[in-house]
Amino acid sequence: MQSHSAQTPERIEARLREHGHAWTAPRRAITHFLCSSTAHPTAADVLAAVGGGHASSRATVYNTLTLLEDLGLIRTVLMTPGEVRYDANVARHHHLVCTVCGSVEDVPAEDVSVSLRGQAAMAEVRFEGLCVRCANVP
Amino acid sequence: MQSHSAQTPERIEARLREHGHAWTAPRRAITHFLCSSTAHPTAADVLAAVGGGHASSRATVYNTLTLLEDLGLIRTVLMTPGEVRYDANVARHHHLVCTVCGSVEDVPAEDVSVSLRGQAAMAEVRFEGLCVRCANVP
DNA sequence: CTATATGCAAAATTTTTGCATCGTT
DNA sequence: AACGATGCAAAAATTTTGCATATAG
Repeated sequence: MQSHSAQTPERIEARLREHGHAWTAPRRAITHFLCSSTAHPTAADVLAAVGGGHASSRATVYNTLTLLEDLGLIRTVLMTPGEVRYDANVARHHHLVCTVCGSVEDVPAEDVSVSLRGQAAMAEVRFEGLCVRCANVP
Repeated sequence: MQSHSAQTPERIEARLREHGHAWTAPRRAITHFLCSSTAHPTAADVLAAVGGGHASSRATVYNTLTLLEDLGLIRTVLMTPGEVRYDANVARHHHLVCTVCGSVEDVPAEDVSVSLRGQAAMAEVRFEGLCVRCANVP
């Protein structure tokens, strides 16, 4: 069961077609991988997962990630220095970086309240603490 | 007038010496630049500012930034994809990225309240909105 | 059939590393 | 004088680009 509200491959396929883009095997593989992952993969992770060279080349992975991001179908997450991570969950949400295992978890927007000088504001929060798994291993 | 509570070169010098590190010309130049900037410079910005090759080489800039960060004297800020920015303000604070001019402003911790499921938690917020300057230009 | 996407390989970035020399302490 | 820091240049690592071929619509 997926508690995160990630994009679905079907929805991404529909949006690509709407915009006149082809639904190719590489794009399908990359899209499925992104939608099934909650690990906020880097471009290199995606390339490794879809099989570097077989299903998609490096260039295609970068092209596809950029295309999906430009269409607002995925988004980038800045969590760790120098690494650009991708997230198929485009709903407003926050992140928690585990101080023990280093994993990056989604935090639903409903669980968080943020205000700037009392005003509501567009904000994205990066929490640091224990992820669910590490918290349950005392 | 500097409203931000950045580190001072004197304090950084003292900490370096405490840890047995030398206070050299390149480190002085890099430190002064970082302490006088509120623009959250990248490594390339630092290199350009201190004079690439003359005052400090590329390697020295990276070495110094890493050293200062390891000692907790500066910190990295993740604001824009693929870029690592540095901040001499190590006090707890947040950032605001201006949606008009793209600048990155510090936001004092006192101006913000954040909670995760009602709990206090270590959090760093990235706001998006109008910076002071852009807000005053209607 | 036409336009677009792909793969490969080369180029442009950005960061790291090795090593002889120089400068602080 | 000794140890650490610097600079240079070469090597990794990451992302972008050009172009011929393959594929979707």
